[in-house]
Amino acid sequence: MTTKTRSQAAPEGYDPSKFPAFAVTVDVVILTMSESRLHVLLVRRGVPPFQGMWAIPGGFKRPTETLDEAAKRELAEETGVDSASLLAQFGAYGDPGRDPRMNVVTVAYLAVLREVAGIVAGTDAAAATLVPVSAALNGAIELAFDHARIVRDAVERVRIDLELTGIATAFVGPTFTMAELRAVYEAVWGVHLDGANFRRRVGGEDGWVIPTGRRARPGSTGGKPAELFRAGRLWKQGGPIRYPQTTDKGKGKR
Amino acid sequence: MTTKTRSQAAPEGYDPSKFPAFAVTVDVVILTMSESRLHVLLVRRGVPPFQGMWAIPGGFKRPTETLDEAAKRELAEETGVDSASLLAQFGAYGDPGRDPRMNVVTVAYLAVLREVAGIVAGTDAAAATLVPVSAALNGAIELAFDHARIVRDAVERVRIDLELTGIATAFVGPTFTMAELRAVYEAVWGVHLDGANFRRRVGGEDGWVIPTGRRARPGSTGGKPAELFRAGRLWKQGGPIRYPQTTDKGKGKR
DNA sequence: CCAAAAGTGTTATGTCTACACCCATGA
DNA sequence: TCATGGGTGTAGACATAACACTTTTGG
Repeated sequence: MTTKTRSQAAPEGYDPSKFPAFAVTVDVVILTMSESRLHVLLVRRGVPPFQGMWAIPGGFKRPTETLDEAAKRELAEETGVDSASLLAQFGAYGDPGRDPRMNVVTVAYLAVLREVAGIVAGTDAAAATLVPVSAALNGAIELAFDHARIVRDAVERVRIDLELTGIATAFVGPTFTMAELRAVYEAVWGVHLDGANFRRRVGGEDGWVIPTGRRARPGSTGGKPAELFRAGRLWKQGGPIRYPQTTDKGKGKR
Repeated sequence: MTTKTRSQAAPEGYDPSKFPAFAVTVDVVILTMSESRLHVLLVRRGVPPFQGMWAIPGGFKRPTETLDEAAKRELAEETGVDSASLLAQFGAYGDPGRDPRMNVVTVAYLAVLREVAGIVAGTDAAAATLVPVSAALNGAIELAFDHARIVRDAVERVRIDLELTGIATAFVGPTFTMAELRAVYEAVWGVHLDGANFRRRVGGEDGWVIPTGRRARPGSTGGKPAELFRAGRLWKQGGPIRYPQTTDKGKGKR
């Protein structure tokens, strides 16, 4: 209304060197399964502000790299992992004052890892740890900056993507059993899924997962050896597993 | 691997004033229905670079405002509309060289408007126009910067959100007929939906839409007057309308 | 042999699709 | 009264959830 015809271009007489300067950082929420629970990797801050507090790893974007490249670089620097099972941008955060030092806009990425062993070892052991997301979300562990919100948004994204994409296979190994895959859904959603029906859905002829012909060896408590599968066609929308509805009979369609 | 224990914090001896400086802009993809087709609002650039080309509206983020506030401000400046039916962030773009002048990271927003009349009038008429998204996507209209990709991503986002959220009601007026709402799905998805089944799904007792008791008057060609509804409970995931599957009988579950 | 875990079968119930049919209006 | 679009009914096909049952292992 006030200054029309602005567009992205500058008004007449504009000097390109006069724009509000921001630092742009790329922060990565690194999630993995551990002990049947969803965990997030945190690093301890060694310098002010928020010195000594836990934070998600991240760093400044370089002018010569893309955002995706910056995320990949940060992930490698923090975990020693060259490539995550999944690395996807999910939001940007730019509230004034979110960093007391300067104007910072952060582009947030979600990384999903399957190998938990040796991840933390890739960094200074005292400076990195894997904590259950529940601890980070309920305030048991206080996070620096607005990282609590960023982690919350990342987990919410995972919850949604479990139903819509093949993201679940990013949490398990290159080959996996039905029980392992099902455990991802059950841990993130906090529900119980019927094993028989789960198998039928993802194991249908459509190829959501592909049998390898091999079998896992049973645990020490016995039991039939489970079939091993590998990830099949990655669905991009409308996967086979749906979040369970209110199973309160009759009413309540969805 | 190389510089461990970096975290978002700087290494020892870091000077907060020494970070790569970026300009941060907020660009808005403004979508609306017009003549039963999805349209996007474009502005003509008055200055280099890309002078004379069409672009999506946007501008620099100010250090004192949030990203959401910046998007709202840009929308108001370009359209004169105080508040869109929907305004949501959907991505960040920071490839090197995407702006030849300087290092720019753009946070992209999707805006959905229902009132098409007077929108373009709110700006300099010669500098703003409403074009079918098909024209912007197939290259018939060449866009400045990487705006073609941004528009493509925005439209893809709408396609997905139609199935998952109540975004469809953002395209229609405060009250609307079933046919109007259905037309949004049909235009964006490029499919035909059965009117009877559509009505049953969104009109169920669950209250996706709420009858107002009033009726629209029929067009000049006659026909039974349609009921008028208003938006009910906004579903955030798993709405009543699903993208039609391959209806080729039997096989092909999803 | 028994317990445990994987995998298969079965069935009542719910949901969806397609299409026939009725309703209210303009000309 | 006819054409046009809105709105309702319904039957067969399909999908789902729950759980009983079989298989294969360790101890």
